[in-house]
Amino acid sequence: MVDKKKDTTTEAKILDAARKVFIAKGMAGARMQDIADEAGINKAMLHYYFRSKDQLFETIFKESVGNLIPRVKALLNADLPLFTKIEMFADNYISMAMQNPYIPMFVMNEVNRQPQAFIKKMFGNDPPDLSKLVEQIEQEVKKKNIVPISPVQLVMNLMSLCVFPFLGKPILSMVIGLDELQFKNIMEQRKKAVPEFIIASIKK
Amino acid sequence: MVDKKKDTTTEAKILDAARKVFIAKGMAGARMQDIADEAGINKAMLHYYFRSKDQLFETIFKESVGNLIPRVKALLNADLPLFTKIEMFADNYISMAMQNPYIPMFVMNEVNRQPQAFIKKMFGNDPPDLSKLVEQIEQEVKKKNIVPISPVQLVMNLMSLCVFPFLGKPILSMVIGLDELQFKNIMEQRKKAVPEFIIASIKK
DNA sequence: ATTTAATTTAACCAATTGGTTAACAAAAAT
DNA sequence: ATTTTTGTTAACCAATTGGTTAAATTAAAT
Repeated sequence: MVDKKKDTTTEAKILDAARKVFIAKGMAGARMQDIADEAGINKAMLHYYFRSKDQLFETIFKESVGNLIPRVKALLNADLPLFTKIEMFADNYISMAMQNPYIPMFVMNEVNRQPQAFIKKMFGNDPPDLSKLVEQIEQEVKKKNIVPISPVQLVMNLMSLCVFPFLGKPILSMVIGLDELQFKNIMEQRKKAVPEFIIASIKK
Repeated sequence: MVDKKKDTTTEAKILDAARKVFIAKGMAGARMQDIADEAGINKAMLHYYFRSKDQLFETIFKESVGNLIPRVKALLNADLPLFTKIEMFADNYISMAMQNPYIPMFVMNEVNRQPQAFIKKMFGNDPPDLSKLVEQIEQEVKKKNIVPISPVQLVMNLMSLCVFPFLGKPILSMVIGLDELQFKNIMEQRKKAVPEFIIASIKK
């Protein structure tokens, strides 16, 4: 253990607390005092380390999405077969979301709140480029490896099948009647089930 | 025209404004003053007609979901072929969401906020019962009309494919690059495309 | 016409919220 | 050792928020 104290730093405590509160309650619902309490420190420290609520929020937000973006971008333009990309996206995304099940809702929510600001914060200068993937899909259609399908619909389907279960978890758990463990198992299955489902639908 | 003035009633103006503001900003983000301004009336009227913010919110919330619930319940237990149910669900849900594209996010969001209270508000005494649909799916599997698939996964897939595009609209519009009209067209296509996609995947 | 009830308003209130400040303590640098 | 910087706190502040009230206006009932 090189540096055991690192994650009990005041700054780290603030970030942990802020992550928890912001993700649970969103930007508008979160209170600076809640975060301070959760971190077990004085509220003034929040402003000492991060100037304002906005800035603290932005830190958490970037952190939440920041991990995923580069991986998605890499995958999009990777030189891999279409089916492999589908399999990898599902596995990657679902694995990530299982570790942080509330991030998808948190992100989706804040993107909805201010779609403008989001683009900048998230992607900075270069937004993800789907053109290569789209072309790849069109190629597969042309080669008659898959049925004719609009690339947009296919991408939408893939994202839907991977992301929605985490957004709708409370509703799904309720309607279908799942406890925490069952949900986890279903999601574990889904890493394989989603690509299989998609491929079964489009493969010729 | 029996009663032309009905929708310019103060109460109606409040409801219209509240719907707009709550759906746009969520419970925590919405301000009573915003709603009053939007309705062009004095803030005190909000409390005169609806005792509190909570109560006004609940009115809007119930109204937002209330329309859908009975239709879903009816469909679940209807005496119709599985494929027909899938087709009808997709068409019904997507049509509804196209008319009120922000409701799905609004509802999902508030369900996440307090899943407990939601059940009561939403379903009252009798929550939706999936058992008939589940049995139906199992039957189709047994009869080898469809490939072996977990009913839970299938239901999750159907909901994902219908609901997610509206939750992720800003992200999708951004990533894929869609304007309002294109999005609308894609969703219109989807009423048929989703059932086709599912059925192609599971039909034997 | 006059009383009564329903609506609407402006002014006000207490509580909460994000944020600041000045004093104080602990480390680091000298 | 002592100055200086960094970290921390309690008290405070102005603005905002949901909510109230008493007076004024309008509509309904008598």
